[in-house]
Amino acid sequence: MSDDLARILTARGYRLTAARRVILDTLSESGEHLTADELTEQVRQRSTAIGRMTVYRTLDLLCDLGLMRPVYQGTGAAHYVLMRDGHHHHLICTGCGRVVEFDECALDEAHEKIARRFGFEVEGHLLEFYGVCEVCRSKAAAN
Amino acid sequence: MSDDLARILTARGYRLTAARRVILDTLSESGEHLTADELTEQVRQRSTAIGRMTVYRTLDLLCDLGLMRPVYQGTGAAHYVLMRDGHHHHLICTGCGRVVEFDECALDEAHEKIARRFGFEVEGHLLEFYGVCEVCRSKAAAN
DNA sequence: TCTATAATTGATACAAAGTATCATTTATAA
DNA sequence: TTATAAATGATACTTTGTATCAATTATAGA
Repeated sequence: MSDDLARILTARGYRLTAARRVILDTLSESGEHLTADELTEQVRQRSTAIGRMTVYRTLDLLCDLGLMRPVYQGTGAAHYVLMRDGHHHHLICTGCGRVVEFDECALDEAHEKIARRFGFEVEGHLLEFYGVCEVCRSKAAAN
Repeated sequence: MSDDLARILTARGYRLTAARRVILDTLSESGEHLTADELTEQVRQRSTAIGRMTVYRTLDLLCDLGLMRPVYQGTGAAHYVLMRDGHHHHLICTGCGRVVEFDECALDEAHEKIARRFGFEVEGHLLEFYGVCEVCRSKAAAN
């Protein structure tokens, strides 16, 4: 998984440094939706000497390359999600904040239409559904 | 436009204060995608004495009510978008950062499917396409 | 393999964004 | 008109993100 990311980096002329390797590994192994500082913490459990700046910069780079994307999840900090194959989809419970990812999406024709209409070359997308999960709904009903 | 928002606030038991009125007006009249501090600045051109905290709190409230949503747009600050009818769709140029909004979307069946599958009661969604706009593409081609 | 070079790093310091608190003010219901 | 709880805004603070720069390191080419 992280090998894929690594390969893209080198293919695009970026260097595969020790720090980046650790960061990519951590990203692909840990659950997603981490903030930059949460990721820094996890990265440091593997390799103490990696600086916060490097994590921030690596995330920026991955975003520039379209491989990740920052999203909001309530708090002030950006949470980063992987854009596998260029897209990412999730459900967010507006009650408890739980995030559920899902894969399938039916946006291929929309892709095309939008691309043609606005002259964009579309590379990916993020789709977020907001709603109330089962648990939160039954809690609300109980009140 | 801002009347709609105001009506929802009062209907849900929130008070329609002078500060909120100004903030709602500013939000609906100005272009969207403002950060909290940008909005504060604009609000203060209409009514000097409104505090930054009030703007932050009002945005939080509107997000809680599902009327707005913070999104990222490159910089560190959250940009807030209105969720008209519960959804919002835009294209972001990864070259120049330009944002184009569009209305139509074909997610009604997806809505249903997801709702059933995960037990969510879906209330809205955000759809972001990423790509390269015409201008940036021709620039890239020229190099 | 070794070396030159430019990319990358991490420490530091800083700026910007967001949050907590609390006395004061104000919209609303009765 | 008044009592009351909601909302405000000033202040101080924490967290998140950015700029800078000397030191380090991955890579291409000898």
